Amino acid sequence: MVEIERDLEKQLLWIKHGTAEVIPKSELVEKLKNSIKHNKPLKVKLGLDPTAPDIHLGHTVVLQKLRQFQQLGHKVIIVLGDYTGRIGDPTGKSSTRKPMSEEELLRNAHTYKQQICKILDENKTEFVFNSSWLAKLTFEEVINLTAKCTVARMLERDDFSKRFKENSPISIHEFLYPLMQGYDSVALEADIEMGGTDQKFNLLMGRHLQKEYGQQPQIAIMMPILEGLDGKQKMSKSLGNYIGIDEPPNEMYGKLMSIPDELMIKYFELVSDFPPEEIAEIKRGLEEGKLHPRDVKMQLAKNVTAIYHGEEQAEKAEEHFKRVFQQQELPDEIPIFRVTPEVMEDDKVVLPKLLVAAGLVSSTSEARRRVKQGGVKIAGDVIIDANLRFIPVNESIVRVGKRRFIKLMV
RNA sequence: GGAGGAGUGCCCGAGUGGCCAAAGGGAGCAGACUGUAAAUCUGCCGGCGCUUGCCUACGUAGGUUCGAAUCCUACCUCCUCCA
Repeated sequence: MVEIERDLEKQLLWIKHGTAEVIPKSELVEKLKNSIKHNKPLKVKLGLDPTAPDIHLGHTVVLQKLRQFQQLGHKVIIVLGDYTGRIGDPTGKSSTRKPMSEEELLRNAHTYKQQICKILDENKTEFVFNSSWLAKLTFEEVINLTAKCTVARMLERDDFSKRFKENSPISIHEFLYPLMQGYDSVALEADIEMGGTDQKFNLLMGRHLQKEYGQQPQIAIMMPILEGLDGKQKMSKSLGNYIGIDEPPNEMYGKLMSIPDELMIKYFELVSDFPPEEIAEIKRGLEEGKLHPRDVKMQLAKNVTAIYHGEEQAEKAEEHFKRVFQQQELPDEIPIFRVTPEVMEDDKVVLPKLLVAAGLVSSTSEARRRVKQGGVKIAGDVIIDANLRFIPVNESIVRVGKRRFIKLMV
């Protein structure tokens, strides 16, 4: 049984919190009023590209907001863009992608579902493929669709206009992407579409098309874009600056500790589950110098890690971090490497070979470099000789840099 | 159909006959410092051997040359303009 939160003001407060933009606010109020009046949940849509089923913290910003919608009694629909995925959201580099196999698609969808349900309530979330309506469109219907938007309008989109001015290529099929995404909203009769601020154009296209098809236009709700570990570019898998929600606790905690200090508050706001008042307090504390940035960041790291791995694991990750990085001691669990004949010569282990074989470095050249830089230790001693041959001692620890260890077994 | 332009290392981007494994930036890695895997500074940053050496690499395939990322030919891919 659906239970919509009856208090309009409360709903508004929750919904608006943390958003970058809501377009238009007035219609949101109307929709909410209606929904309360008829006890009818709003359909909140989010589109995802099914090619990379690896959810990272950047995605969770929007997902958290969706969870709030669920808690308010609304309905969340996740659109897996198997069809839009063939185009890829235009960036200027993509060309048409090969359609994914059924099998691959289902596998990705499954992974997605699993990951998304770490945040959303599985029972209240509907998953759909947009091929289920897009694939059925006849060419005539596609023509009709394209007739509903002018080129001038399309060129308003940031990256299109930029590319157009720069004389860089824009393929016709790229124009189809916003139209397809917008048509998803038509097909679903979405009330609200969520996205990052970079989705503004696409979300507004949804509104436009819904009007064209005689529907109530959806509300576009945009969340801020979360910067990745480098602190500059948006978090994305292809840039390698992401924190995946499936990553092991130690990894997650450590990565969170490596975000630039300036980004901490934003992370608190967008990916932690600290309440707004507390975040405000932390912010003040930092500004006044009462709080130590490191301690604050540790709080953040622990909190976020706990969301995905539970308190206990988060606690452990923190212990691990303190021990390994603050006290420069050894972690409690070190992968074991069994000494094999291929890393040996004359009964001695050849260091570069060992490092490569154990996966601590990617080539012998790199192994030599690390040694020259003083980054390699055996049993706590810095190694100077890049070609070191040594008789392996059972359980001795080989370390490269701060983060990579193995325990030797003879 | 015609004219012109582009293709460089993980990414961006300089380089138009030797001093180029290729400037600079970003990312990454190591070290120092610290308050953390922040910031800052220094170094490294194709592979193999390691003191000078070899191999692979500047869209692809050939060619000119003592010597080519750089010149020529063909091809591929892409872009712009004109029609």
